Amino acid sequence: MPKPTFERLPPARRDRVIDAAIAEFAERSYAEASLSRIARSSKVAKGSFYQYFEDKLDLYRYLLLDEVPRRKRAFLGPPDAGDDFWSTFETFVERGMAFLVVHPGLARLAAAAADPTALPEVRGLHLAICEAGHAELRALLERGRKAGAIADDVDLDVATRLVSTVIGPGLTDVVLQELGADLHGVLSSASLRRKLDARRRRRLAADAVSFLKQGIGGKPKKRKTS
Amino acid sequence: MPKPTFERLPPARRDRVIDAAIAEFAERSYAEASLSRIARSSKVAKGSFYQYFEDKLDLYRYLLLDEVPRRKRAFLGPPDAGDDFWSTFETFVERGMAFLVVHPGLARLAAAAADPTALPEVRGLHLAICEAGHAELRALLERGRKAGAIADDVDLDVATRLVSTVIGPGLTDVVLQELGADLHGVLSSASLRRKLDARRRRRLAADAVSFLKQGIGGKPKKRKTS
Amino acid sequence: MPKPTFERLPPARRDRVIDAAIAEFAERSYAEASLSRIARSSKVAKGSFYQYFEDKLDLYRYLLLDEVPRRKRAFLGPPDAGDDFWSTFETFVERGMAFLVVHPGLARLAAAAADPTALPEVRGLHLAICEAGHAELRALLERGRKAGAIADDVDLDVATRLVSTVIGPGLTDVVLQELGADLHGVLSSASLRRKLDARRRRRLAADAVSFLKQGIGGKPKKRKTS
Amino acid sequence: MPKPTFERLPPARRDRVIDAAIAEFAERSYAEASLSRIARSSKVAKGSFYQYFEDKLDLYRYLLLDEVPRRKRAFLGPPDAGDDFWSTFETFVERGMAFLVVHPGLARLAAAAADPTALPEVRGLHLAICEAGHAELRALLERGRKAGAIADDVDLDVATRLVSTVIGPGLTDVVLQELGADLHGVLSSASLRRKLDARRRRRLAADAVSFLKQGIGGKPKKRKTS
DNA sequence: TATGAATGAGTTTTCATTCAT
DNA sequence: AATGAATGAAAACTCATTCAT
Repeated sequence: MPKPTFERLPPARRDRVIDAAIAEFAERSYAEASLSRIARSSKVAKGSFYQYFEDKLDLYRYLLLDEVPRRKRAFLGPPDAGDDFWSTFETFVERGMAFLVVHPGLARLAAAAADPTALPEVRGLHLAICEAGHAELRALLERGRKAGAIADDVDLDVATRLVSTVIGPGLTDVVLQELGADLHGVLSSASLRRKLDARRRRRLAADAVSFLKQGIGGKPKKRKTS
Repeated sequence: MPKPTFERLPPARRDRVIDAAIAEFAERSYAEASLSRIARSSKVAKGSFYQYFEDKLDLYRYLLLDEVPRRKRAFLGPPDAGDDFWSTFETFVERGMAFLVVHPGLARLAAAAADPTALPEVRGLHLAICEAGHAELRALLERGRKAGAIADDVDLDVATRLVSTVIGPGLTDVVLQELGADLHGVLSSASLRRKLDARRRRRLAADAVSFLKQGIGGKPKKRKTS
Repeated sequence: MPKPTFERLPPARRDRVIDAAIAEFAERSYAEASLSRIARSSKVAKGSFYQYFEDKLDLYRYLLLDEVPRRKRAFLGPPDAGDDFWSTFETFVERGMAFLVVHPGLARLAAAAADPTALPEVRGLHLAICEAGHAELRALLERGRKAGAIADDVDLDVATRLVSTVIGPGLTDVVLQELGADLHGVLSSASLRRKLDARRRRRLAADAVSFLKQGIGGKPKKRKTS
Repeated sequence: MPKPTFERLPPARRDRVIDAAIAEFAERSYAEASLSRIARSSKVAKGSFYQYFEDKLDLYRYLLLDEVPRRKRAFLGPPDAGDDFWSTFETFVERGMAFLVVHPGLARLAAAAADPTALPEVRGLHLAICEAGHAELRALLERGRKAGAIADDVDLDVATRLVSTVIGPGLTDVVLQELGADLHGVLSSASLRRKLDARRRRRLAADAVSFLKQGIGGKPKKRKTS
């Protein structure tokens, strides 16, 4: 993890470094990202990075395991502990979307964890992150199951992974498609933030929750009775 | 796209090139993949690649837009046109998983299209592929809607994307988790093919379809009555 | 060892590379020597070196194990097989000095093998070379022993090493001292070659052989008798 | 040479710096040695070095010209002034070996002076040291000559240099070979010190002295008589 | 048409030295 | 006087692409 030097850095400089690094790693895969470019864009000497971090991987690890989760937690605030599972869940989903809109770079960085063609060292990092995410979601679903909000015959292991992709890559996909946007560049502009405003996000979250809760199957009973 | 020289190539040579390229791009992201390595493993002079393709991107584009779809179509055969939508769909999903097991390299290559941190040129390619996949799935769902298998109040645009991630990355995730495997290396071994045999695949496909059809919501009615 | 590409190189280019490399490694220790500098001075692109050699160590190994011995053998010609051990040995020593004068760069490179502060990988190379040199010298001394030219009570293992340093670093030291020169730079100039001409070399070789043969001890017998 | 600041340093701090520097320069050539590493291991700020010494070379020069000789003198004590030259000399040689065993770091540092591929600035230093060593040895040999212990027809200039390499690198070589050791690391361990104990050292010194005194030549007399 | 050597811009990383605190 | 962060030049090495044969 970062060397002590990094912790002692004046916040302004520290932020310049981190922001530049996030921007770079958000835009390019680990292997493609370039420390030289980060140095250039953050106006910090190349050598300085090695006063702060062991090496490129150390910086990446720091972002993925420390900085991104910290910022995400800061953004999300304490988890909503409402008594109705599905509405709690809906809020959870909506907050995720909000994070995507406000911090597209961080979201992109986190999403990179799904890349199946990463270098082995990096792949290990990614898997660890995914597992952590799944564990959190699984705990949530277990509470849902206890509250009777989730059917008894559902395999929670399978469900966790499917739900995870629905509210992660799936919803992101829906959003980007709606905005006609790419996660890259454009999305960060303020104008787009307006498009995916709170109202729209709530609507989408409701759709997603409905999708997860009832599925998309029609009602054959009615047809049969008719 | 490929230069005429490539089309005129003796099939044996052509295949050597393509197979090596698929293996390389399956294992490493576009930027990390190395033409030198492909040349070495296919025993084709590096210079020759530039007689066949414009450049690295041209080769990648050819694989993604032509070769992979062709091989996938060849594997899947003509679409099953059964009269029951959900069982047709289940077969569709099972075939997808079978493809993953038999051709992990191709599957990995196709999955790379989801990587949000690719180079811009590559990103364009990926988006095009995703759109094509979505269009196909949407057509399928529309047939389902007409057959009354999909509820009327479901937004098909949203559903297409969510269903797509469920049966794509979602199911892959479940499978890999079950196999305790990484998309890399291990999966290609024959022993693992046995683990995810037809019976297991049908079971998982059924689970996924049930997830999509009915969701995971509990039955509050019963509770109310109790 | 060198890649096939290197063997196939036009001799002119090959020589430019080798000569520049010898010059660089003669002047600086392995760690200080710079491929960039060799590339610059040989007017060969940096990348080309990696078409010829695996890496820096591979080049160094090639020089030390192949090129230097080859050139030394070419210079020395077939070993003199005279019937008198000490005169054979004297010729052997004189030829060594001649090599030093004519190819100071190569001699310097070979001498570097004695550096005790080298990197571990390099150190292994050096030790191997030293052992080879010692083995050769030991064989020579064994012949001397059989011919009765070497006293029976001398430990050949110890003697080999002491003789080796005498005719190696020792004589070199004498020569340089006489010339008031450094192995670096100056020595390669033609004017200096004249100073250490054949006559002078024979004289020094004779001195060294006498040193080894009889030692420097005075004649106490005479004293005792007086 | 060191700045006044260094002289005024509390001895404890001074020693920490010197010891760390000796350890570093003993292990790596001048160019490979790293001030950063010395700073780290001596727990002295990097910047402080520049309050004590002009630069890296200044520190190295100080070690080589001041510290190492001082410590060597301290170890060796006053020169043995026995009346028999060769036994005095034997003691001298034995003490040298003892120094090697007890202070391998210092010995290594001193030995580095023989490296012919050092940087020019450093090379100058080395030559100066060698000259000093030679002068000392020459004075010793001159006393031997006066005492009749050294043959009259021996050229003392040549002899000094040859004797110097025999009792320096030559003996070191024999010792290391016997111990199966490298000057690096292993030699410093206490177990090895036991191997080259006083008895063994005296034996080796006697061998070396015999080598120098009588040479290795056989007895032609016998042949003549036969 | 096939080849494979040549290229050089780019990468990560190290280190002596400076300088503000 | 002591600190340790900042710097940038230089290192080894990679790779897509070009081009002469």
